Amino acid sequence: MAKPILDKNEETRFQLQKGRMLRAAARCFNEKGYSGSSLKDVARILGLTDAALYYYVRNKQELVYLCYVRAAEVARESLDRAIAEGDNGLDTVVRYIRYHVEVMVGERGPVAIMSEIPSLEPAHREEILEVSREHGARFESVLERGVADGSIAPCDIRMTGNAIMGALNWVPKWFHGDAGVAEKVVAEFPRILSAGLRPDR
Amino acid sequence: MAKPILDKNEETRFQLQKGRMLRAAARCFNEKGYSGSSLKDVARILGLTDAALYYYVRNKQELVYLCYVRAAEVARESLDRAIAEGDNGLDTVVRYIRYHVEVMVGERGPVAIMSEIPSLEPAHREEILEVSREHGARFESVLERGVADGSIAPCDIRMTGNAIMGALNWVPKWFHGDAGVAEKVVAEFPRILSAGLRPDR
DNA sequence: CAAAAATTTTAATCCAGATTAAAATAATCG
DNA sequence: CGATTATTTTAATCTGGATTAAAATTTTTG
Repeated sequence: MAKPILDKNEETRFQLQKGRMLRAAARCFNEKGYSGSSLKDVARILGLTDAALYYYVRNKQELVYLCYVRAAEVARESLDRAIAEGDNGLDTVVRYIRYHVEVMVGERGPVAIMSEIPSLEPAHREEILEVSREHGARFESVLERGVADGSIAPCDIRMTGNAIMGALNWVPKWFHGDAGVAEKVVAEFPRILSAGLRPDR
Repeated sequence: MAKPILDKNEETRFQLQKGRMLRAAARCFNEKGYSGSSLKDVARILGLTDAALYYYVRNKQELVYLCYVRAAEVARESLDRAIAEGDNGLDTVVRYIRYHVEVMVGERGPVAIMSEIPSLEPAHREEILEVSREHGARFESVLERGVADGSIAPCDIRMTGNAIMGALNWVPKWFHGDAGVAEKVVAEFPRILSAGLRPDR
């Protein structure tokens, strides 16, 4: 057993609690909406007082912002992994869908739905929008690769991307932690959402 | 002055203005989020003062509620029409997708994304949830019909429904009135979202 | 263990935006 | 036309939840 020399490297209490807070906030925002979620609601989940959250975050907007940063990271990592492991365009798409869904319904979830980007403060808003744009562009380039390598039938890249992303982005809207449902969505979504891409018919 | 008073046309000035208000509100809520949209924002679009809105609506929650009622009507009518005209399950699904998208990107749009259901007052919330549930169930029964009549390959009905509805529900998130885009989404979405359902392969 | 640092709570304040009442204007009607 | 009704504005108030400062508590450190 390698002795954990990583004392300094392990997650600090602060980081842990902050992570918990972000997950609680994402859950609240997804289930009750942004305006419907008071900081007290978020704090209650953690067994804390609303004022305690200000130790971790400057204000409510920053809390939303950080939720969105997490959501963007999750999406990006899934796409990274899919691109690294995918054999061709279609395979990469299927993997991305699976990885992304897996994360959303799994341990690291819930992931916040980005419905309140415009109420972020300008700098944060621009950052999130830029990251989203980039993610969309990367996904579209995977679709293009698929068309180029013949694994995906020619199609309107933009619309196809919008359709797939929309279905994915909506998942947190109806998924609320049921393990049986989690299994199903991971099993079904990749096929359902990619079936329309196949050139063979 | 002597404006044509079309008594036969049931639509009163009041109803017209209220309709305009609901479309303005839907646009605001979709683009700026619920909390990001003040009544002043909505009123400005109409060239009115925020207080004027209270002539049409009891409060902000009721404004959201009415937006959602409109959204639900649009969805229901599209499905009604698809069911009436569809030859079989798959054809009905394709039609529903087309009709629903047509309406969302067309004249009657924008349609509000239902992200704030939980902050409605209880009676309204229950009503909207019930209507949504029913719509989902109706759509799923169309899918089931398709499986029964052989036009749709056997699949997980619930997940398939979630995927298609998610992609549809997300449309107002990225569609902001561009006519060229409107054409594309109407042309592409029905195929993209239904291709995965076909049994032949 | 005591002292310092980290975390949380208590108890206020603050404030943007919702809401309201009364007054003003515009439309319609007899 | 004037009178009545419909619509909008002006000018306030109201309010719930965000925010803050200081105090209390818990955790860490040496």
